[in-house]
Amino acid sequence: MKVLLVDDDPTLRQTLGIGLRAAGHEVLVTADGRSAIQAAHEDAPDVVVLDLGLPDLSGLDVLQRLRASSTIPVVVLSARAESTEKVQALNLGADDYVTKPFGMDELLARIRAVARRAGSDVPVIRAGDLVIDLPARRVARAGVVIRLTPTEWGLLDLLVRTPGRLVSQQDLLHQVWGPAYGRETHYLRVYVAALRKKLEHDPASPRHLITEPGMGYRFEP
Amino acid sequence: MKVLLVDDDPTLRQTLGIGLRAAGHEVLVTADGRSAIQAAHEDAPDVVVLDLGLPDLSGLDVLQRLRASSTIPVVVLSARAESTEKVQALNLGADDYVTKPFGMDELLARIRAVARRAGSDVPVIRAGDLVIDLPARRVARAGVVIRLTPTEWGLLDLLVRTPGRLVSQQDLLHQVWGPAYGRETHYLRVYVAALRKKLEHDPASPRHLITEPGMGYRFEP
DNA sequence: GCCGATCTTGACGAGTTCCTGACGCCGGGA
DNA sequence: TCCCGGCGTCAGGAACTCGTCAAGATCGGC
Repeated sequence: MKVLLVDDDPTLRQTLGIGLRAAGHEVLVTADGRSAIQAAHEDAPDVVVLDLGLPDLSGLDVLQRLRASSTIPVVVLSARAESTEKVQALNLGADDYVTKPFGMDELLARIRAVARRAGSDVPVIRAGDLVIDLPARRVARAGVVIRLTPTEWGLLDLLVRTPGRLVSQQDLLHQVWGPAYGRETHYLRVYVAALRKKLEHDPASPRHLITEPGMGYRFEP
Repeated sequence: MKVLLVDDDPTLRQTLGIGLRAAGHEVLVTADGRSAIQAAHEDAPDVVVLDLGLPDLSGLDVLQRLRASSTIPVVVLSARAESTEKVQALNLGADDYVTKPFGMDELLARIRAVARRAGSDVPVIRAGDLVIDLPARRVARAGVVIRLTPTEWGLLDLLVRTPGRLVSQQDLLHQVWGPAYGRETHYLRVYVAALRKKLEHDPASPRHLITEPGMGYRFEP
């Protein structure tokens, strides 16, 4: 597994690097946030191990920027056990949070757990000539990337996560628009229409985004 | 899996929510008992995680009301390890009881266990060449998907949930059309006929949707 | 503060679903 | 034999749902 290690402390960098390699991982190392973000994009690691408290950007900043453009699993290291920082980190999308001091065993276990979860999803769905990459938030039809608005994504995401299964109108409204919405089925009609226009060959007779009258919608692979 | 999280502590709500989402669950959150009960009905979660000690209703009350109308698995969280409360909760129908402080891993494991137990109930029913997938809202006969209207679904759903057992006309009317309906047995005749037409080989001599004259109907697998 | 993209809202036609009444069949009892 | 209650069937019209288009409101970036 390819691990990107981001830490400004040379000693720790070395220690962790050795431990990770000993466990059979391929290790990339950077010492600051800027190069970390760059490396995360260019080298496509499987996991990022991120130490908070870097020289140029705060670790939380790095995390935020990472999350803005990718869903690579991130394990955060920190010297503080404070709950606020921990919650902040998890809020920004960290997948796990490890407090120093920690044993190499623990870190390895967390990395394994986090990577397993990320891999076990259903990252890319193929349906006909559609390719839907949920983590990357990309859809392509016949190789051409299609732009979706945030709401369109919310809807498609929800439907695609349970292929072939009906999702009720209420569920869709609650999840995409919020718990206060439950009767505004009009929204669904408008946005399903928009999705069909972008994704279906013949929006008038859809093959993937199927209506179940009176009940909801389903995504058919 | 869809998890309904009921907790009045915002911090805990956030932390648990993140943990649950990280584990791949879809998370619905409510902060009080009233909305919890509502959400449990409207959103049909797979599991409810219920913290005792809510502002408006006691957690045990919520549990009781939930159980009055549904069999959704419930995992109870509590700060107390007292045996009496634990026994009370389990008596009221809680499926598991977790004492604070607990690890995310533990909670996830319990949720999984509880949902597995409940899920082994009636996910997909096979009867002859019929395949009825209740959660996905799909029926197929001899491999061909059959479209049902919402009312037809309501009826079939109810009958199929207790295979081989008689369901009275009143029960059917109450559950599908509402508590105000009880004498309109005509509806049943029309819709049972429609179901037979779609599901039975020979609608005139049904093998699955059986009439019990004067009593009700029965689904025979 | 402006401009473009996105989201909301309204109106209407087409199609489906639901309700309702009428009728026929069957078996049991008078 | 006739009557009667319960069930199955059919068909028409009312009511609802969905898809569509377009115009206004709102949001966000520059």
